[in-house]
Amino acid sequence: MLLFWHQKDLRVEENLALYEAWKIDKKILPVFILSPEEKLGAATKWWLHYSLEALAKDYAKKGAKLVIKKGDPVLILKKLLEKTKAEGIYYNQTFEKREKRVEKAFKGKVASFNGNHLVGIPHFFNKSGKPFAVFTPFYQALKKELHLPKGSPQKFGKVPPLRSDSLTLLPTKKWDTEMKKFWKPGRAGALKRIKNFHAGSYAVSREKPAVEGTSFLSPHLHFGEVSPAEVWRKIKNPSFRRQLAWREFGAAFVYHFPKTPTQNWNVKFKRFPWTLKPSQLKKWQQGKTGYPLVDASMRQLWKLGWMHNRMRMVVASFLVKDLKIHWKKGAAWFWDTLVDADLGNNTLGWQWVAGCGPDAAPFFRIFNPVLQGEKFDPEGKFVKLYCPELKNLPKKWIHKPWEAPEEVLQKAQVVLGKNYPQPMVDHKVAREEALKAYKTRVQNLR
DNA sequence: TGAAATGTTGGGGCG
DNA sequence: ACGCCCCAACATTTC
Repeated sequence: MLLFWHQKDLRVEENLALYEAWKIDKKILPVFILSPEEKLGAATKWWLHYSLEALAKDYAKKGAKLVIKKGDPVLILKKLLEKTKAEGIYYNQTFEKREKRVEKAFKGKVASFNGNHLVGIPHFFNKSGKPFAVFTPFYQALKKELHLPKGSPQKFGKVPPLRSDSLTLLPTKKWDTEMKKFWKPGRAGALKRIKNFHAGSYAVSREKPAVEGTSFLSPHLHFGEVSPAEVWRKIKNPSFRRQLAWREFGAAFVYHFPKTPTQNWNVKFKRFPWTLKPSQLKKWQQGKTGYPLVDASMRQLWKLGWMHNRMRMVVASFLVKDLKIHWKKGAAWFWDTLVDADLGNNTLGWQWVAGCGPDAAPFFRIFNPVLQGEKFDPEGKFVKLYCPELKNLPKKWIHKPWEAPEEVLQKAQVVLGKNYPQPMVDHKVAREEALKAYKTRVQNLR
């Protein structure tokens, strides 16, 4: 028999390493280990709970039983090897540190596979042998070296049952009502998302937060309920595939530059005068900035554990540039609240917006939350969904209630500063301050 | 995956 | 008819 170590590949089908193991030996003991070194956010914990539940069911259908343990993977795997007399350990690479320890501890008894990525992250370099720093050439190279494994195990052989630990991943406070309605963690939910995805309209509708035009696959991909290879095969839309490749770019980024989750990639940013403004950070987190598009987005995040991609850029730009709060604070909040919180994507995304990442948006690219609203939520539908106190405001003012005439506000029952906040900063002024800070503290630095 | 500031053009009103 | 002004629409540069 063989041990199969699950990490971020919570699927039975289309699981490369599992399929390879199954071809060698039908008797497999699948084990998921929650390692204490892994600092999971509250939302991802919630997801993990249900995803493991779904995985266990999928295994049961094929005659295997998932074992769930918590503790150091090396110790747990060692105990399991001794107990079961298994001949080896199979797993899919995530390229995280703990894997190196496992590899070392069980030399000659482990087999690992690249089942979670479209390219071999550690060895994927540009022509000068360096990690890619620009996305487009990265993408061109990726398309040439695509690794798209295929295949699923059928029935498993019988293995003596083992006890599982309980992980206590669910929240004690009940903040997951909306999340439960919106998401279905596990492979079945992921396949349903793929089925319902409209590839034809993606390029346009993905920009509109009031339209369900994105794939909603991010949490499913993060936990490996589907593999990027099968998603690549099933969804051929070029704009969408490009987005899949950003996930790879993010994975490569944190692999090759492991300090970037907390450090600027571009060292010039070390002198940027980030400010610590806990009360302002809190307003941003709670969706009380006074900019309806920002607030609606932050409330969507709180409600669903997820935020629309373009809105992530809008709220991030607001935090980093309008408020000049360090991107790390934003990344930490996303880490705790997103069901798809992923180290590569999160780190790359925040450094991209802040302007300090590879192939980042230039610092002077500052989103105007009013214009973004008028462009991508022209009817104000998205704003009204998450900021119901503004639901009677005409669309002309929905993204800038502070400019609405008094009688319009009165008629819509909006009292600024009472039931909806005044804008916490003047965007025009905040923008100029941010540009000045960049110019004096970063731009001219050698 | 931006927006503001600045520059250019061309049509219409009007003396 | 002509020159002048205004300004919207579009283009380019700058942040």
